[in-house]
Amino acid sequence: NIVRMKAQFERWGILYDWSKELASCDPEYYKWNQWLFIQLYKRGLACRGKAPVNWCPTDQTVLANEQVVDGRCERCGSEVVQRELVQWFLKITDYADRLDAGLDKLEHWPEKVKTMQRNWIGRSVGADVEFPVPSLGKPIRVFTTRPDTIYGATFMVLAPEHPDVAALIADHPEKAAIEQWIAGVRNQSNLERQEAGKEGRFTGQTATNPFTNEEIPIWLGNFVLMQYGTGAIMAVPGHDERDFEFAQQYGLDIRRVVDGGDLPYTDKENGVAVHSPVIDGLQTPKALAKIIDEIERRGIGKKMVRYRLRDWLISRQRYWGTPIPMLYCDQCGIVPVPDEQLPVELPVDVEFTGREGNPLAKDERFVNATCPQCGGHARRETDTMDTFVDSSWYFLRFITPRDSEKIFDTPLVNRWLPVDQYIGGIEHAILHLLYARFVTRVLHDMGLVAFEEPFARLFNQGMITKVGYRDPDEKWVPFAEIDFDGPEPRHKETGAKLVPELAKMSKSQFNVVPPDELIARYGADTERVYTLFIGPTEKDAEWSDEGVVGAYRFLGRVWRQGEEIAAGRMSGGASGERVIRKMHQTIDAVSRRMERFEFNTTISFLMELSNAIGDHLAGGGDLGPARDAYTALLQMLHPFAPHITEELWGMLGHTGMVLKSRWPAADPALMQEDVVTIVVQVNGKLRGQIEVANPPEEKRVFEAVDANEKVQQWLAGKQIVKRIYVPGKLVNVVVK
RNA sequence: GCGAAAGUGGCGGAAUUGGCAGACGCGCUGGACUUAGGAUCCAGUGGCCCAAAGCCGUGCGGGUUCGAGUCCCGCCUUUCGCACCA
Repeated sequence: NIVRMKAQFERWGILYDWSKELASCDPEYYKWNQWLFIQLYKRGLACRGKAPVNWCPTDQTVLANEQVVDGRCERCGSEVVQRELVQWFLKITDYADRLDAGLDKLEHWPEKVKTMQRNWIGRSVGADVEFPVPSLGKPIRVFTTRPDTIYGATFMVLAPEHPDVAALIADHPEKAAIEQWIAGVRNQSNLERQEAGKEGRFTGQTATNPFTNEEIPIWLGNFVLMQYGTGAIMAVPGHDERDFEFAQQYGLDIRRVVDGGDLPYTDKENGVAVHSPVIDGLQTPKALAKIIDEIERRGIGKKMVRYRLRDWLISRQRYWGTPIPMLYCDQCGIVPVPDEQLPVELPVDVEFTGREGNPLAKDERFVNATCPQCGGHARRETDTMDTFVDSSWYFLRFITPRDSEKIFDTPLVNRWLPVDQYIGGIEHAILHLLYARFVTRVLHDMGLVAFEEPFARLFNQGMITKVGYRDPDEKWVPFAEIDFDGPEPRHKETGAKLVPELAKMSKSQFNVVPPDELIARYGADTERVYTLFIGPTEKDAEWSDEGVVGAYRFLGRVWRQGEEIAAGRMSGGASGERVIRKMHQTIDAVSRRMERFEFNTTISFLMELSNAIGDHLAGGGDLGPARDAYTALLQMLHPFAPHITEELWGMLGHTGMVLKSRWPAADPALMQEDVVTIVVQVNGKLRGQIEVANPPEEKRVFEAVDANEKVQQWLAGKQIVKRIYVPGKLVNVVVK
């Protein structure tokens, strides 16, 4: 893949400093993934925990989410089960607050990406509160962002997985039925849970609302998640839509205690708003801060900030990837591989059966090791790392990719980084960019980098898409099998109606435009120019085969102009003021737009300059100015069409390379037009144009307006209320 | 459901702070050069109208303004993100 991609880049004329190349699958690189992992482990940021994986019982293997289709194994069709495995996590949650706060300082990142990260981190401020449970002899702790509504907490709901559930239902007469229900909920995926709607069971026990001192029922509910907060909630159906829905379903008390903002809820069955009076007196609503104070004073809870973010599960059981450098010693327990034994190399000769679990785990040579502490027998960890670990710090390695002594060179990294401009697709908005920000902060805390944010500026480019066709089963159909002759595309054999859909180019969707064919037909420069001309860089764009010829014609025209100028046909005709003015205007516009990645309009300005040069030459104009303007054109066009511009550069007799020439500078004085056209409006409608010498003086402009017959016709018999002059642009005469 | 972005010719798209809507390109129409044209060059191309004059025109309905694609209010549609996170 690397060889093929590099060949493609070369054909496109893309310039990289290949001396800095690295490959994250190379032990020379992933040795430092392992070193980094051990550093995290030593700092308590890598730890083991249970997490469910998708498990195919037939193939005996872990599946990625993408390989689970409708709850079944993509390959063999068996039902996929959730299995709990002990796996490695990186404690990104320890950095949740800093990762959230840091977003505010990233002023050159797209708002959209920052919002996505904020939502992902999901910071919520609230309070933990304990509700005494007499039958348990201890309280149950809940998290709420609305402690001010605690007077309206009329029941409590626990996640079915909550650790206190067993004790609560121990004496329940229908214990078995409840346990069966819990097992059913546990086996559901999050999606299935949601589709099932809200469901619950009453435990038969009560808790005490610490503010009303009422006994409130404790329920189990499928909508309460064990992974968030404490896995238990105080339900305030008067102010929370989910609690309301649950309360209605099971006939529980609904009480409103705070005015404003919250509801009204609509009774779904009757379609009427539920009116529940705000209760005052004893249950006086209190401001959030006051309630939290009181909770803390009474010692039943405290202010709490919680995050939606979970720890980063990096274990993979699929062989490929960086081996996690840990040993399990029969005597000493978990022991990291010593630095001098790194890298732990991934064996390349393991047997692949495509089933029965991780091939690494069955490779005895890999698994068996010696404990570095006691010298006894140890087994290697056979999980490998998520590849996002590779990409969480690679940008630091580009400076010294061959260094075998250390992960990177701190002084050099501090000089060159953070990355000035990062470019990538929006698909990395959350995972990659969040992991890289996390790892950079850890390295900062280790004193290895001076900065906390790895990427100063971020730009999300769009994708080139192309239409593909799907049949009624949503399967993509190759173009060769489509009949386009009728009013709508149909499958040649089955006759099925096909639905067009724009998608990222992909072999599986049969909508790829092979770059090699295009390059063979039009050249790499044409493809580059067209790809950037097609639309704004940050937006997705639809590839159009017809559109390519526009770029091809443009470059052809530039080429012929070069030939004509190089041939040196002297004429000494029309002066070149006009083309020189256009040149300076173009340099100015292009220089600004390139900075802002506005390549589509940049190219349109270059096309205009080329057209101006063409007009000048066709009019028998003086060759000198044409040559100057053309030279600037080559320099500005070079980033887009490097191959032909270098060729033309030489053809014109310039020495060296365009690439190394100095970017042209615009002279503001020479950009000025001699005569400016000023638009004349009457009551805001365009009624005429006047030409005035530049710079346009207000007095002259109004004189010209008065002298303009066409405009005067519109003013005849009218009373002029006022005249507005926008310098150099327009006059608006307001009449009655 | 919540949040964000966007809606401009037949198509991709232009339009610094409110100031000539449709730059540039594709396509289309006509012409030139050609044995030929799917090469190249020239001209035209938002709609109504034979044409001119004129009128209309940036998703829909209001508003602010001398002037609105651009600002404000209310809708509609599309795309993307999140989706029981207490």
